Amino acid sequence: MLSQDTPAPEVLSRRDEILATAADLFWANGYAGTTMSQLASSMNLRKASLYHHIDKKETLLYELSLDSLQRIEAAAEVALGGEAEPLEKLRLLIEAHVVTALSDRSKHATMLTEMRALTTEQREEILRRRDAYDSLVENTISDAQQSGGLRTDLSARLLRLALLNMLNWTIFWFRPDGSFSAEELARTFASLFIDGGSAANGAGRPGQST
Amino acid sequence: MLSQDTPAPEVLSRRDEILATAADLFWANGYAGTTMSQLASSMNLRKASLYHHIDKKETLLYELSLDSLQRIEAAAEVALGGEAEPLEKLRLLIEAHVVTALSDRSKHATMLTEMRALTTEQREEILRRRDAYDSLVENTISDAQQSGGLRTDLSARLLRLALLNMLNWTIFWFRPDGSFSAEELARTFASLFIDGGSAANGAGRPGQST
DNA sequence: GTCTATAAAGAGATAGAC
DNA sequence: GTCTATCTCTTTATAGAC
Repeated sequence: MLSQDTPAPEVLSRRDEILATAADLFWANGYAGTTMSQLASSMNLRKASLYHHIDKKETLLYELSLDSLQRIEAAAEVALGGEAEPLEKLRLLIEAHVVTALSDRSKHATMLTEMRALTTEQREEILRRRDAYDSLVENTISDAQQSGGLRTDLSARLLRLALLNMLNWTIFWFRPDGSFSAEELARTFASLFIDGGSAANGAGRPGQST
Repeated sequence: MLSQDTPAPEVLSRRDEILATAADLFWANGYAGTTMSQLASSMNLRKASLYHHIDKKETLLYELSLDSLQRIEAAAEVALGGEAEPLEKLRLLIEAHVVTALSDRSKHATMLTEMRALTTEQREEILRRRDAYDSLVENTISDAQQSGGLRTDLSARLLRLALLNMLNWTIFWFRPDGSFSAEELARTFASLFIDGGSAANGAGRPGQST
């Protein structure tokens, strides 16, 4: 029930196809390092044809960033919508975050790392939504602290930063055909963030069901 | 003894000044998003003057990447050179990594994120050294597992990936004048990686001396 | 909706004076 | 070691035919 796979490719509009291809190129070569010619050629088009679908290169970056934010916001809403205990909610949120981000890798990574290339207005809108998402994570952590599930000697803010650090850098090395599945990584990160790496915290480590 | 501050700025050669300025611009705007004109103007030069010091733009990226790798390799050597227990060595390595990376932020971040812009030969050399560094971290983790300090239900490789995830993403939000010092973050990450975030692993959490 | 052709600007890099 | 001037190539984007 965590799996948010990409929508069936057949349903993609031409514009969505362009956004997806742009995301792949931007993530591989950087926004400024990708040319409209490369994008056109990746879609078997001439570059002038792209301008029938979008007005400027910047628009591509802005819209694919919005796409990825909307996807992860929706996934977080589902994860937090249930009846679970605070610490279990955090676990569900971590898993939703990792699985969603990695199933939408190029867009998500580009959104996270290429904000500098947006116009001021675009960047402000993206930042506003990113901040809202960060607050969601931080509040979930805060709830888990108040319920006695998480340590309170570190602020919710610092715990949120450390957690998202661990989750987000995965985009730099994750490969869908690699040694670890997104679900496996999600469970590992949740366990490490909560239980830590020490052998003292549970020896053989029977695990938490999942 | 962990502090590896930047060398006194007065000692920088013109070439090193250019590398440092290039690193700041590359990290702010991306490698492809930075022009030689911008770099020249940041140094109060005309762009032709830069070519007296370097042959090509690519060289800047390669050399600043090497600089940052050499710095962090040296810091790791110092951290691991002592007599400490395996788990304590890991703690020292984590602190050296974070403090060194954050004191050399633009170069380190550019090295980590702009490898794609290097030529094949340059990229292979940088990758070789990054892999060697990763092995150093992984072996330190492995030693701590064998000494009974770290859990063994996760592979040393997976633990290394999760740890470096948590440490490396810090470059995206760290501000030298922000709420947290590099040393504070280093200690926090070490504690979180080893002890975890759970309130169950030590309640009030007296802390581990540092 | 895609094409050919082209405009206008800016890129990396070099020549040669001082 | 820095400058002015310039070459050559590529960039984003538009015009207008099909």
